[in-house]
Amino acid sequence: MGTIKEQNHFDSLFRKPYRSYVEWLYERLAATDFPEIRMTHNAVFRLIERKGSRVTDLAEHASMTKQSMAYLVEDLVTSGYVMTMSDPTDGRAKLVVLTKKGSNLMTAARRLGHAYERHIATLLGTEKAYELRNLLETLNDALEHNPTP
Amino acid sequence: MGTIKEQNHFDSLFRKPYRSYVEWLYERLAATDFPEIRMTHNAVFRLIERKGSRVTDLAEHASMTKQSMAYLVEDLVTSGYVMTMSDPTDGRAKLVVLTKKGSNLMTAARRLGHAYERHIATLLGTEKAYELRNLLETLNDALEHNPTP
DNA sequence: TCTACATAGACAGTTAATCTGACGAAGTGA
DNA sequence: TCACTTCGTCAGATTAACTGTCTATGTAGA
Repeated sequence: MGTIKEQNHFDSLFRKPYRSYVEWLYERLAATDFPEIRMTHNAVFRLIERKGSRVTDLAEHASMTKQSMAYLVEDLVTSGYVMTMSDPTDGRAKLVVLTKKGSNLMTAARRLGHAYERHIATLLGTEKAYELRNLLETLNDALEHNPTP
Repeated sequence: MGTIKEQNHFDSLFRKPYRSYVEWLYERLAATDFPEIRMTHNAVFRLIERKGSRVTDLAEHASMTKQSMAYLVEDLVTSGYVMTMSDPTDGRAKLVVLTKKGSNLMTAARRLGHAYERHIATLLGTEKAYELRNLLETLNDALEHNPTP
């Protein structure tokens, strides 16, 4: 099922595997050691830099307001996945950095990602799974560098 | 960018094209003749049957509560995309059916879907675009019939 | 054919995840 | 140093979901 009914259109083709993966992932994370993590938190984990990131930058890259991002970050501070420190190079800014617990989450998520990829390889065969990955990489790259029609 | 940072993992691979398409589509629909349509309405259009659908069935297939689905349907009734009629075969039930305006939307969305697919073919080449579609169809089919790990 | 249970949808209230607008504190460039 | 910009916060609104409860209707078994 995809975006506005039309059997097997590009929308449905992309929607399904994306949903399937994401739902599986968060179910697993919750079942393991990270019950507080919700899908929206992903906007932070997806974008946070190793050296720390500013709320404003995270918001910009996630295409959301800094208020919304600040709310997500605060939530993660409360549950102990990230902490904030003032940016030594700019008195107005705060840096959001991962805690140990946050790193553990990232590691777990990475492992689950690998597991899912192996699952796909099982379903399609190694050869085709590899092809699929390649095509998607090429597509994403092209989408990034070309304007939509 | 993907789900929990990890460059080029399956999550990011699926997330990007899905987001890219969906955002483009709704921007286009709004810019054309359907300004009231929001992404959430998709749950209705994606699932509604030609002969009409019950709220309960729509809710079930969309994995949401019937209250939430009823709210979406009501919204679309107000803006004139669907109408409800009582189900002749069950006095408790209502059938949600598309209006002319709703059909027009579906047609427009289908056209935009084709346009996007052509765009992808331009970016990847016809050959690779075809391959990609095939692999995704195979994958979706496999995901539907196999349990996640 | 009554009675017990199940189902369809509605009503009321709540929570989560956004948004907009206004603001103070801090940096920056002429 | 003064005008402008940028970083993050506060307050409030909106959207999209949720849970719980209720009525009307349908259905199957004693």
